[in-house]
Amino acid sequence: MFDFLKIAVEEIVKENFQQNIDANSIQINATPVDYTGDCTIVVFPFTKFSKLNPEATGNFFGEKLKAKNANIESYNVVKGFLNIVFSNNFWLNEFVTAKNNAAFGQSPTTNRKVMVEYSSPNTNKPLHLGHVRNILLGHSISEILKACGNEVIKSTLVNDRGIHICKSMLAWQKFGNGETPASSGLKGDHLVGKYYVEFDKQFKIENLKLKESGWSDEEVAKKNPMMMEAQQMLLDWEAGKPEVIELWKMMNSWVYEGFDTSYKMLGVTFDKTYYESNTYLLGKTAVAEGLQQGVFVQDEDKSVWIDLTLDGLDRKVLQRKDGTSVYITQDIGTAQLKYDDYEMDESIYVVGNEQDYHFKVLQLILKKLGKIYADGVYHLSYGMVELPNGKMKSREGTVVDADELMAEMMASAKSTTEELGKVEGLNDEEKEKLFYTVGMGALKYFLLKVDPKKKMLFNPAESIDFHGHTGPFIQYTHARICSILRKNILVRKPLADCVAAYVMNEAEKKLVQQILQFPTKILEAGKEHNPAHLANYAYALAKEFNSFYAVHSVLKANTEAEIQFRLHLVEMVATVIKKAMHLLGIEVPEKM
RNA sequence: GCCCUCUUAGCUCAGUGGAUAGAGCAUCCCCCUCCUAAGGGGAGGGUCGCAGGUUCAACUCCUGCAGAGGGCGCCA
Repeated sequence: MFDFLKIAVEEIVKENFQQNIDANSIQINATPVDYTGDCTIVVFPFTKFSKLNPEATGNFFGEKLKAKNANIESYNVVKGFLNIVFSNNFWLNEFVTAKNNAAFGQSPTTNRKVMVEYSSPNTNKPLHLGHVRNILLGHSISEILKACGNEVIKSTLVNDRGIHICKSMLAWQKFGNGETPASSGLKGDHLVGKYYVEFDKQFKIENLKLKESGWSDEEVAKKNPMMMEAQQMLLDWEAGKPEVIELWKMMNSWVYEGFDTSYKMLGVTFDKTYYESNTYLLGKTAVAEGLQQGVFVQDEDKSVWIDLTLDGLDRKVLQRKDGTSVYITQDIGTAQLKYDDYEMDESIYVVGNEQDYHFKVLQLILKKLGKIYADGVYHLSYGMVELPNGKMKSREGTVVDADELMAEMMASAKSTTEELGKVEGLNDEEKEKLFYTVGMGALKYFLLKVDPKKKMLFNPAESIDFHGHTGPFIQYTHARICSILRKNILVRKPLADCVAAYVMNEAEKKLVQQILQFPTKILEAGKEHNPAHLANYAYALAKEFNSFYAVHSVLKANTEAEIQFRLHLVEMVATVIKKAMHLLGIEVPEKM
């Protein structure tokens, strides 16, 4: 937001020292609280050509800047730091511009198209906490990129085929007794997940029996009848055997119904769904293309490879000797399909960091194939969600189930809200809506406030708090402001009238400054693909407001001018909080 | 063995190469006759893993070391 200062500094350097500097290299920060100033220019780098000491350099630039820009009221220099104070009117004008702009925060269109792929679940088990982090990140970054002026396509790639799917199908066939979501009351994805676990259980029992009957470990691993049945089922599926396809369709439809419920609860949607059952053969085209270009090589056993050792990576197989394609080859094909469908400028994959190497390889291969979209591939890599005793492991039953977690968050929101006596005057529907909003707000904020790149810890015992640096704290701030606006009895004056001769106090000015940072924060979050920047911003703004609120009354301010101005000010705080939280996929209540 | 990532207060996390490294939780103290106390104010708590280097300036960049995690399959 201080770009105009940077340009001014650039001009001063040019006019006085005949040097060209890059305006973007000029460092301007918010002035630390202990010093006087609205922003601070670091002048150390200018001493090179000013031939003056830092202090004198600061004064020189301060004087020149003040002469150039009427909005600068004063300046002071401490060591190599030039602190600038802007006039009251400057801030008021900025505030008016922001508040009158209904789309404040929204950048003009970039004419860029971005696809964000996220969630991308397997259809053999329900969603867990790791998926939740993925989904919230994907949704949030999509909204942020829209706000940055991009056209965004939200997509997901459903892993609906493969041996793991056959395992749950087989177990259901053997032990299910025709159980359906309708007959059991179980959510579809949980029902299918149950049989995936059942397969593993029975498989282990069978292995033990086989060992007891004298089979070697190797024989057991290779020839376990259940595993062989599952493998046969996969072959049958690929061959399109009707009864297998029918079973597959039925069980997948249960899972999708379950996922839809979870997605709805999470408040996320997709514009485009890709199914691996439709894309898994696309790799073959890619292989043919690569061979023709000489980028890939075929070994004597007919397997196809790419040698990336000169790029510091490995030799990688792309097609098995039996002619079937592997994971990465499917991804090459899918990347092409996505591009053919949308011709996007950037293609973001929200995928865990255990696949960092995979995406490095994928992008490199696409480059070697000469794909123009290769540079647009971006792996939004996020860290695992860990429990106090380490990673979540489905086999050890330590996964935190997404549906259960959401239900617990809402129950927790309910009991806390009731304890605080905040439900008075709400009907049942409003109450449920509030518990949902607060519970989900707490969960979402908890997962989005940390840098995606970093692994994070989730402690079920301590659960998620509603105090301090949390979603509900920010939601509460919004509700407080709404309460003020509801209780106001004055006829509101237009903002322009309110600022005409108004002089802000320090607390008001700080709030205005905080508000004005919003657009910059969105761009930063978009550029770095990091919603945490916005989460932390929303918290800083809410905190600033609460400090203000504790000391200054809005409705009982000393003069009507103060009341009128503050009404506009806090209204804007509420608006920005709401917008920022929306970009995180979090709703804010008007009462709580 | 090779490659990648991480290491900041008791715990969980912030911190575009710039001033005395910040929050929340937890602990202790204070603040509801006053717009919602899911709030505000204050106290204590730090060798920014360790050692070098680059720089006017390093938690931030580079190198080495240690610890933790992840990846190196004709699995996905």
